[in-house]
Amino acid sequence: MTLRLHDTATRSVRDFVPKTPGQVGVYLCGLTVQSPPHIGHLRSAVNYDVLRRWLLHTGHEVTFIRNITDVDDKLLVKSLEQDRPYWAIAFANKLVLDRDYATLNVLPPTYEPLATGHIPEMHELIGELIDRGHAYPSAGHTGDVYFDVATYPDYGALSGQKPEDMLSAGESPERGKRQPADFALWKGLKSEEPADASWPSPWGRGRPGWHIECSAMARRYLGDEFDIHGGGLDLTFPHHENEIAQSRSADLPFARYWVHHALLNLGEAKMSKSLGNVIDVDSVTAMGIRPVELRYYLGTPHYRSRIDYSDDALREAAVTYRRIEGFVHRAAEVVGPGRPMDVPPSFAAAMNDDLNTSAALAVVHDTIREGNTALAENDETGVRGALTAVRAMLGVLGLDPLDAAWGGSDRGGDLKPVVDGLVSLALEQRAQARGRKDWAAADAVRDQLKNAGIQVEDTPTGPRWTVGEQH
RNA sequence: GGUGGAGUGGCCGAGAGGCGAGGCAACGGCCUGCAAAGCCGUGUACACGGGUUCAAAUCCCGUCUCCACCUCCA
Repeated sequence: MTLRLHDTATRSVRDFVPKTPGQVGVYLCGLTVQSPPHIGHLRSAVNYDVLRRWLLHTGHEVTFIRNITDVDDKLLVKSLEQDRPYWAIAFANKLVLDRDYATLNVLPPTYEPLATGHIPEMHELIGELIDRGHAYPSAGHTGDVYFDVATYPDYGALSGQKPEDMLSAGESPERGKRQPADFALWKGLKSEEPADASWPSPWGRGRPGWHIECSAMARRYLGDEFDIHGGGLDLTFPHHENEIAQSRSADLPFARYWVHHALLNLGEAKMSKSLGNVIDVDSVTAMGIRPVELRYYLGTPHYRSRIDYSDDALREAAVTYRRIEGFVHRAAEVVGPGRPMDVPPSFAAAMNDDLNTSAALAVVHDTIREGNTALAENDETGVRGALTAVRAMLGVLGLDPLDAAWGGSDRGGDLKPVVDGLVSLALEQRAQARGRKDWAAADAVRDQLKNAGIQVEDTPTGPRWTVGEQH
């Protein structure tokens, strides 16, 4: 049973065969850090984190490269608006992004290259393209270098576009392009732009075009040919199309599979910095949703399905996750955390089927039902089996409640030993009251604890308590 | 105008020719002193109109609505 993945280049689900057996190179287009991230960006991170964890679980070694674009037009505009260096804005946004990745338990990439750290690699690639006749310095004296789309016959193959059918690209001055579809590899410094956003080059001072960085950095860290290139659906054209054109024209085979995830919409339009319809991690947390619950919400639908964001759907996802979490905690209290190893075959089949996380979750719920039954019957073997299976599956999804990554987010976790001592005093009184069938006194204890934020429930192995409104 | 995709029960959300994924909510039952948690059960869902087929949510034709990309975008 092998992984099958949807490949945008062929518009079909294909068997995934890595270039080198057991080793997978992944290049994911990260963010342009022109603004703080919103939960749509985090969906992207979560989707590819699940892919990565599944590859790891199935015994692959994964080199995972996720870039940061830290210089671009919008950053320069903001720099002028705010009278603040573009790099300070970029770095501040990157810090928030780093925090959010960690908050959502996204594994750190093997490496996270910055565009501005790879100017020489870009120059090298641009030079090769000029030498091969695929790129040309602008006809004016702008310092721009363009890719000559006409020299790449397959242009449009990835996105299914025909250059002649596309709407003409805007009204911006062409600055010496041979044809409108040609795109900038290098942008000459303009007088109105901040001077600190430029680097020397064989074609004069300037800065990189958007697309060249990914071709150059993927080559540097993953080699001339690598396995998977990922990103949002909205990057298919022009970004990924242009990457292919550049790399192939330099005689690099480039990516073997193109994996694109669908976007997260808010109010009938994709969540976007430009539109301003943005929800970030902090606003979700302010709703009382924990990060792990947000991750569940973002990671449960299939990665190629659009998510129409709503507060209610997010809250419902949180409730569902609490059911999962409740089982894991109750089971672990009885049999210990166990050692998650194998995953049920039906779960594996779902994941291998183009990462069908929804179907995989159904297996998690089925297993939890069995585990809950075992718990009710004091069947420790059954509980242990269900728990380790559930934790293994949740681990693949990055959602294991016992993962240390979520440590601080468990309600009341830090004070648990202290509270446990206090609560057990009260529970002792309740037990005595129940012993003499003084239900009013027993319930009074329970109600007082509830008012203090502590839920008490009776189980076959005695009362247990939790902080918060669930479990 | 071109290209790709979507419309599934009160809600979320998989599936893609034939046994009702799963979850939330609701209702009934079991368990419980009562709860909570859990378990069992209850739904004639597939945008609309035609067609193909023994059988269609799934295939074909048409219609409507929506989204994305073609400009920066996860």
